[in-house]
Amino acid sequence: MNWDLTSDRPIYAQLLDELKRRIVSGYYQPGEKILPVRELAQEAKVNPNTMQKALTELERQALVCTVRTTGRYITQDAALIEEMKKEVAATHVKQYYTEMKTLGYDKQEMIQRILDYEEGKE
Amino acid sequence: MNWDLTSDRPIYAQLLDELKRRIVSGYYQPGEKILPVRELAQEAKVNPNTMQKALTELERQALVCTVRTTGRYITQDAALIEEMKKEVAATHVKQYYTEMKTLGYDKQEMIQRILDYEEGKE
DNA sequence: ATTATTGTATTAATAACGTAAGACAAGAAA
DNA sequence: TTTCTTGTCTTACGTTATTAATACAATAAT
Repeated sequence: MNWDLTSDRPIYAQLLDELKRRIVSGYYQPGEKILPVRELAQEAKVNPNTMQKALTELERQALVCTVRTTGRYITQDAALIEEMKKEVAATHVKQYYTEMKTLGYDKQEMIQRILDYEEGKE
Repeated sequence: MNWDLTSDRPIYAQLLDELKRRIVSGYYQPGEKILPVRELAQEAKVNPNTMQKALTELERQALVCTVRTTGRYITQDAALIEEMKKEVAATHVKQYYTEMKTLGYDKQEMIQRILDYEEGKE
């Protein structure tokens, strides 16, 4: 699994997004123990403090919980995960729709573009 | 027309995107003279230097050209604008497709979401 | 009891971003 | 010619993001 920190947004924000993506996509399972901060940081090639910042925010959103000295675990609240997944998806839909609309495309064209899209072919 | 600088990306990058959006969407017409840097900056409520940075990059991409002491103009190269528009659209399509695919949705669901989407209703 | 592991906090240094204020250059306008 | 407008450049300052290097706290493992 790749971290891909290539956007011009703050790194901790990108880490947060990637972590959330892994949770709502099911790559991390509910209740699963995740790697220690230091190892996650090493994996993503960032400073532990930066990874920590992302994890702190993720915990604030209740998507992970921390057991002091034992480690961190993905929440077992499947409903919360599902809710978050819908929220993330809705964000992408809105963004796609809005941007394309601004460019002057209608729904039919937005859909056609997706039908025509082929992975890897760029 | 609104500038909406609310993302966590660098401001000059958001300005660049908005300017490009205005060009490829036709809000700015080919050959049209645009406002002086200082006024654009005032309009967007940013420092002139920041707006300047965005415009410099926009010029590097040949989407505007500068006539010293006279002002800046949108390029008259309609083909270039069209090309850029396609590029921007393609970026959005790819992003939407990739993110949704990661979440586990297939094309049919990606499309359904768009059909179900209603502007303003959030 | 001691050691190792894990999360957390602190301090410092650096770089990028953004703002502020103003100076400069060159052509347009009067 | 003089003044105004426009783009460009410079210097300074403050904030935030990021890294770096440690130190501390708590508990699991030995």
